Amino acid sequence: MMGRLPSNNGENGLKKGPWLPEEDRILIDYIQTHGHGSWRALPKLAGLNRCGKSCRLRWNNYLRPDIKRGRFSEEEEQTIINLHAALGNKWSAMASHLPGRTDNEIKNFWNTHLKKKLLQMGIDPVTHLPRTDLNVLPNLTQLLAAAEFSNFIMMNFLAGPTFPENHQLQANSNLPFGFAPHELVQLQSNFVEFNNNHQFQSSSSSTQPAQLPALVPASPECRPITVNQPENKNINPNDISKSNPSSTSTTFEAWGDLMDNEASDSYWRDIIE
DNA sequence: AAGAATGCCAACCGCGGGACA
DNA sequence: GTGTCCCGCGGTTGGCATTCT
Repeated sequence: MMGRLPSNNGENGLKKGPWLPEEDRILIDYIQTHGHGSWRALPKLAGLNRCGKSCRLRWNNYLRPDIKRGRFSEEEEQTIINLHAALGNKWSAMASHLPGRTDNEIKNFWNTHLKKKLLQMGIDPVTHLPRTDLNVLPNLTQLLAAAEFSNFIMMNFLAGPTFPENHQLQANSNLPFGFAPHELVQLQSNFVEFNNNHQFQSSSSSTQPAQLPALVPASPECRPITVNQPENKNINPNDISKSNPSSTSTTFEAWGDLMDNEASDSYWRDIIE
């Protein structure tokens, strides 16, 4: 699986496109002996017909000895989702919290897997909130299935924290949308987080029926507040599930309250800072 | 079996920001 | 204050692999 133009040379006669094993070897040898020093000067010193930028990219994304290749674990997957909720598209910042993973790798994984997965689960990958744009449900069958699924989640959520065990989720059970059991558990947890933050459930001592959250537009231009804007870096994604219910009555006000909450989890606070 | 569509990901491009003269 | 150099980041591209029809 190769990248770009196989034989397209740059305007300075510098080579572009996929790296040859021989070029890799030269770059590795040079950096192991001398360190990379100035990337701009490196190609000349190492005897490579590449620009410094290309060398840096190749080293950082592929040749570095500490790079962990292969599939992302479920734990890594979840970490990426949490980090994305907190940081947005700050791939390099995310990479610094995932040892052995590069920003490019995380970015690709997000764009090719996680984004779709969240969309499929009815979660907006930008806001990390439940989606409301029904354009994603092109037919009535899907709409009904979504409603049914939403109901399924809600009923099980209201059934309490023993939901997974009570329902004996198994790989071969008939689960809505074909979700794997762990995905349903994750979805339930997302609902719990969202609920805790927006008070659309009945309180623990109450028997009142649950209230649905205020709808949040999926398109960024319609959003007054998003969790991944740089100016909103004080949001702690774990706080969403930890914060006490506030007295706010709308989603936007609830977000406003979130902005004011002191980060309580040091790990996420570190990340956000 | 073959062509079309889609998925995947390495690598490139352009921009912004820090350091320095 | 301004210009230049360099680095790093995020977005995008494009070709091979895989799946679908």
